[in-house]
Amino acid sequence: MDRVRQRLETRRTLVAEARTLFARHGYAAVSLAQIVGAAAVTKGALYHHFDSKADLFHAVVEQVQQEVGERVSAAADAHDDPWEQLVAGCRAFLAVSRDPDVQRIMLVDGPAVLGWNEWRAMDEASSARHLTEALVTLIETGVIARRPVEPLAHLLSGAMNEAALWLARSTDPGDLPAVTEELSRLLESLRDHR
Amino acid sequence: MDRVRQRLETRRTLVAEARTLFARHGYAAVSLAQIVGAAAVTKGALYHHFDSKADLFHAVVEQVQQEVGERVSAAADAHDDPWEQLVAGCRAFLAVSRDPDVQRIMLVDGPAVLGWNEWRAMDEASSARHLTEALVTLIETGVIARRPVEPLAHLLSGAMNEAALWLARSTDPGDLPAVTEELSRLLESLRDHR
DNA sequence: ATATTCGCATACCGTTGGTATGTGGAGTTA
DNA sequence: TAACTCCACATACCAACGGTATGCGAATAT
Repeated sequence: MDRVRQRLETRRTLVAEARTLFARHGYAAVSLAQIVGAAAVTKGALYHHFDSKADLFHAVVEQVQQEVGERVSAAADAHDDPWEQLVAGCRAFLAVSRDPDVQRIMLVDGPAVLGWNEWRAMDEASSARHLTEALVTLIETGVIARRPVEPLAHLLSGAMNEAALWLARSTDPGDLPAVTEELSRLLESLRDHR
Repeated sequence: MDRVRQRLETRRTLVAEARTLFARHGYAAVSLAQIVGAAAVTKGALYHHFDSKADLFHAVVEQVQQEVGERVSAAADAHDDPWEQLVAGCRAFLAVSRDPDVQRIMLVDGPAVLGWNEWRAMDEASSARHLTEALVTLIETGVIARRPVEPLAHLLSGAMNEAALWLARSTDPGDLPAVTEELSRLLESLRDHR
């Protein structure tokens, strides 16, 4: 078979199998033997593609975050009004973050394994960036009052991350609309009521 | 020496040394050999007091969270007005959470090592409980509008956790007041303006 | 047709968390 | 106070883990 195609295929399989295992059992509880077993290759193949177990995990996180970012921006782009884009993006984030893969990999293990600095940089590059951009647009169009964007973006981002984790454990189906409602109120409070 | 006193002393030393090492290098990067070396005991002693490395970490997290909880409630108790208690408690949390020990142990490694469910339960029992109680009081006294407390508490708790982590990396000394300001605005928006 | 590359397999190593067992001295009993 | 008990801890050991060094065979280049 074509070598370059084979190479990509092996890497793709490793990332995919690692993702399901990491999501199901957590980073620390998954051994490289399990991963290469599920991918039907050997450790030699793994270390040919990745520098370490953490490096493989990095690739998995990158994939998950990219998916989340795409979903969020897709939901936002479905609207024209900047304000509705923000609200839709936030709700889309809450919805997609209920996926167990996203939960464990991106929100729980991510910061601990990769370190908070690197995790934050990756998050910024994918999903959190949309939040910042939306806030900037809203300020420039005068919808919300001019204020420092970064602190606000971090507060909102953290709020949604925690809410997503809580929602995943929640048994009450009314919790999702309740969180959405409260989040909407918080966002609403940002509007410039002059 | 008294046996029961010796026992407590050994345990205390183990937790203290583990705490500094976990805070400095992170849970995964610290070996039991390092911990028992710093505590001047052997692994036999460690496993006499704790079931596993994660169990020792659990004890460390418990200690850190208890300290945070005490600081937060102390700051809140310095005020009489329930509203000022909430604001003071939140600001105290942001202040105490800038400690690197708190950062790495409680916010980054905690959820990953202990699992999010257990971590959330511990957090609820220590610091987050104060937030929930404060919100309930404010609702009952009519200061803020009646609404579901739990979703709101999680949103605010997550916002502050993320803000604390960001502040610790921030170089701009103006970021702390900026975050405090934005947080205050969000809290202010909860007030019942009827 | 031969040489070279490279994607991956095989074999191996040091360290790790965890366990089973030994031991010495404080605490109790006669 | 001598003998016995108990327990806090030390010692010795293990399987499994992440990581590395090397070998090999098929696809590509010459």
